Amino acid sequence: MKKSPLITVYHCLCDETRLRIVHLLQQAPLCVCHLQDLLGLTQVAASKQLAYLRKRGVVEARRHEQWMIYSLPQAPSPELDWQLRCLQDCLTTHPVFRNDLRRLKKLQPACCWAAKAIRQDRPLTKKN
Amino acid sequence: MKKSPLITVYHCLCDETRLRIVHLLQQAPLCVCHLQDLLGLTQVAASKQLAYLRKRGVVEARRHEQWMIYSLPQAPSPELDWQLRCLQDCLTTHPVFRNDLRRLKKLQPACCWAAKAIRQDRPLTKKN
DNA sequence: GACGTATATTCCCGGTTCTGCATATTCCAT
DNA sequence: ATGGAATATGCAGAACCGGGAATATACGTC
Repeated sequence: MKKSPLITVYHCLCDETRLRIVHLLQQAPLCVCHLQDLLGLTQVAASKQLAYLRKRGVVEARRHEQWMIYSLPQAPSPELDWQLRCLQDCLTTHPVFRNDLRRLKKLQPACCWAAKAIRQDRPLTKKN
Repeated sequence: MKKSPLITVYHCLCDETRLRIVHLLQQAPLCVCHLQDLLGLTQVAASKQLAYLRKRGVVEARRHEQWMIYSLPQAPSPELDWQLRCLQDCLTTHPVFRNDLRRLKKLQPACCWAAKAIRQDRPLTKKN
């Protein structure tokens, strides 16, 4: 039996790791190793949570060379859209999420330059 | 380890039964047997989901004679408050929830007159 | 085609959650 | 105090979830 889309969204957001991922992706598209690094996750943990979110339409992924770049969907479902708006207001008061933001600002893209390029709105082509 | 209040709220809402309960309580305080009836739940299922929500501050209960009247908290946490606002906009489009509303309108309080009294803003005293 | 890096998938385990059944508790009327 | 209606709780099994280890796949470089 198919679940209501709203419930699916709630399932995605009811885990702290996933919530932090979504929150970070609200700022910028990021590759797996960035998320791994920012959130202190093992490779498996990061990959699995991303797969979970992806399967449910909360994030999208596209491959760029050897990196998978994750981002929020350009056309989110109405239910997701609502929640994303809520998050921006809710999460700013929680230390964990403020801290994630702070670390994101300082991020030196060691492994993959794509995220930085995207954050600066430069086209995603090689050699920056 | 203590969970973030937002995540607690998401946990409460990521189950269809609980979501329907919260949705109904947005309309009016209700006793257990009403919810049982409206949602087609067994007594145990209704009681347990309500206990779940109550423990996490999403609903409140007070006894009135032999009935437990459940309602949304007068002073919800900011996180819950946000979600309750969202729900009003999100749920109206889903058939399950529209249907619950329809049945609520028609509700004949067979077991307990309290909910009806409350819905009509009459004081909760005996003999109506 | 061999290798290294980045990522995904599979299998397994411990912990949590959900459900049903039986039982307990609370309140009210007699 | 006894019985009935409404509700809660304890327990046991099923289902689900998240994490780790090992393995597989995809891409780029040489």
